Amino acid sequence: MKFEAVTIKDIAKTLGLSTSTVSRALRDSYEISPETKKTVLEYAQKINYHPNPIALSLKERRSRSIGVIVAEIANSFFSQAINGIESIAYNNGYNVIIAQSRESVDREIINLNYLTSRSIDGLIISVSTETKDFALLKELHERGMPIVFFDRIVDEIQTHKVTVDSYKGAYDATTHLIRSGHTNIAAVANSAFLSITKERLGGYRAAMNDNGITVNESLIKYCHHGGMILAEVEEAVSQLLESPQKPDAILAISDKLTTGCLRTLKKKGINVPNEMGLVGFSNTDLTELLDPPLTVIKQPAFEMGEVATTLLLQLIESKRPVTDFETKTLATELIVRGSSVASKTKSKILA
Amino acid sequence: MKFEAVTIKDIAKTLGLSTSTVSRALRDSYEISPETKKTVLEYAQKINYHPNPIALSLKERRSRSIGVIVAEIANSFFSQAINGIESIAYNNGYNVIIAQSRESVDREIINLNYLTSRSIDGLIISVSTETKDFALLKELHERGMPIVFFDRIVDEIQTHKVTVDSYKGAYDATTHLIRSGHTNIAAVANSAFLSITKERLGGYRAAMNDNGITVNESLIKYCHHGGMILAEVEEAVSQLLESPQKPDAILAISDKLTTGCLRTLKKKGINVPNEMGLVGFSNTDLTELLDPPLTVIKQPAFEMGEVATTLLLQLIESKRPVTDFETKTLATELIVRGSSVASKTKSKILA
DNA sequence: TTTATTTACGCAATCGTTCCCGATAATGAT
DNA sequence: ATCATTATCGGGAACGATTGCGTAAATAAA
Repeated sequence: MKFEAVTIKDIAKTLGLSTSTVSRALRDSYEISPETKKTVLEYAQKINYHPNPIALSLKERRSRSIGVIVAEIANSFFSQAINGIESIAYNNGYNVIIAQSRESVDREIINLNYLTSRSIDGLIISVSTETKDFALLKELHERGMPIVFFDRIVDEIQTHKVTVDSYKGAYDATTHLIRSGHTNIAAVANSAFLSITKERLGGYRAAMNDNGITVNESLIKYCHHGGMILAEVEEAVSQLLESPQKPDAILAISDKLTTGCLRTLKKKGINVPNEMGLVGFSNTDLTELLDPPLTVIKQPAFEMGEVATTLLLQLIESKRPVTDFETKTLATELIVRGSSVASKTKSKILA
Repeated sequence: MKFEAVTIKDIAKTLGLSTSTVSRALRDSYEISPETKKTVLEYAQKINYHPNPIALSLKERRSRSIGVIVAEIANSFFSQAINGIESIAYNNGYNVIIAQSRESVDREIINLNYLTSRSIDGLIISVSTETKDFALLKELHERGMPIVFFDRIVDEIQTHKVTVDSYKGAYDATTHLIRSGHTNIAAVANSAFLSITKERLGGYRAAMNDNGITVNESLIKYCHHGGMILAEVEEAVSQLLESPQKPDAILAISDKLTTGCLRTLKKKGINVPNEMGLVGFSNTDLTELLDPPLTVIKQPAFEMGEVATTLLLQLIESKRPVTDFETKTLATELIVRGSSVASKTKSKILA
């Protein structure tokens, strides 16, 4: 069963005109008489004519669709970012093809090949936490594919990038934990080669140092799958709990890791925040309903999506090759709730 | 800046062949000599040739893409369903274009027009909670667009449908609330004309009746925007709390409403479950981490997406018009946690 | 040797649209 | 009345790929 659409030929035939004339009439060309235009327009309206986007794509050699690759859409940060992406894309007549890497390099490569073979005009990507080899992306970029990175950025590729001030976000969160009476603070991060991992751990380290606390490297745990596998987070938390320098607080560095840590701590019967403080990057709108309500560093995900798309469309629609790239850095927001402040110190802190 | 792809012409030119020969060689036609095939295949491989999907779409009059309309992707139920949809679609060489209605009819219509003008081969849709006029969908369907409904179904349109046993889900949940000692149970629902609203309220009513409890219609609240606007849920809960027959439990009928009710109750300082029991349909994986852990009716969202897509591809790829439609009904799962059982009755229930 | 049959390829139409050229007729200028 | 100009429209190629049909050369059958 198929959906038969009306074409410019149908209009031409019934109106006794050529397809060229109809095409021109529809595009309001000056070479067509007002009467003809009127006839064509009215008839087109009547039979509900819409230009075939596929034929246009073939002619114009552009698909008017952009590809988006994120870890997973069932993740508040990414779904909010996608909302931002779609809002800008749709308003500009582009559609969005979303693919999920699920934090796997293999799937990322499959998606990359799939999207490019589907002839997208551009790509917005937050690389998977497993990715350390950017050869394919680099090749695509060199062959002229417009790319904008967001969230997880690739330094080696020169193009527009959208990120948050991860350093400051982590710095502020760590500082908050210290001021809340924690001194032995652990960090649970994504894989070490991810841009945001470096920056966030940088902020964490700086905050520790600025407060005269020596960073204990054994309290920094890396989750190679970004928390997609819960066992990985459980393992990291277990190691922390069994450590001779058992921490009194954890800084979790991404959405999935934050809830993963909370889940694990609750499972193990550890009281948060009294036995273990917890602060994490998260965009879930349920954080305040959690037990305990989570102190989070929230990212302007929707806005990041908007900015990334605006930049991508600039790249796509630019006549000449763009050489002047920008890296937009947006601000994070620290939202203090119960998970970071032990009850005994609460009054003191809130005072 | 654009991404120049290599075409069949490039191969033909450098190899001194015609495009037809190259095309046939690539498709392993019997009329091409083994040597020519080898030459062509090797060269195509070398210069990384990929057939232009847009040209193919134009030729075959199919885009190999399907449209999906849901309320919002930042909703666990829908994002899980989309994962199911994508898994099947991608494996069959289709890509997925996702659009969000945000529970608004207007946006739904815009998306519908957008997707059809982008020449999708088929549509998977869960209608918005506001939608009561199905004229556009009906027209599309009559014009031959393959459509599969999931979750929120349209009875008046004859096609494949995928849903859960909402009646039983609500029946079981209500029964559970009654067995947990609640007698005055309210329901917070989507708009009344939605299929799932009818079924779920049907299950709720039946469970009440079967337990000898008369349903108090004033304790059934409808949220026209499906909880997209929190104020709407707050209003509903407020009315319930101020009601002369103030309920001792609430059954929330969809994801957004469930968390909306919890949010409102906590905001008002109502203890859940001791002052007010709460059970709701929800697919969030954070429900067990909430305060209190939520008792939920969980839907097999991923599987629903898979089934819906399988059915849609059948419709799309069927040679002759399909007249034999199925409605697949999957089972829900009741997961009992703390929000439904008051502490005083807990020991009795769990015994 | 002549005719019939394969083998292996090219030509051209097609999908829906745009756009460069022409071409015709009507108008204006001389 | 003749030529130049404008207004209005049609023909046909192009975008990239597929495919029915035609055809040359090579082989097999007579």
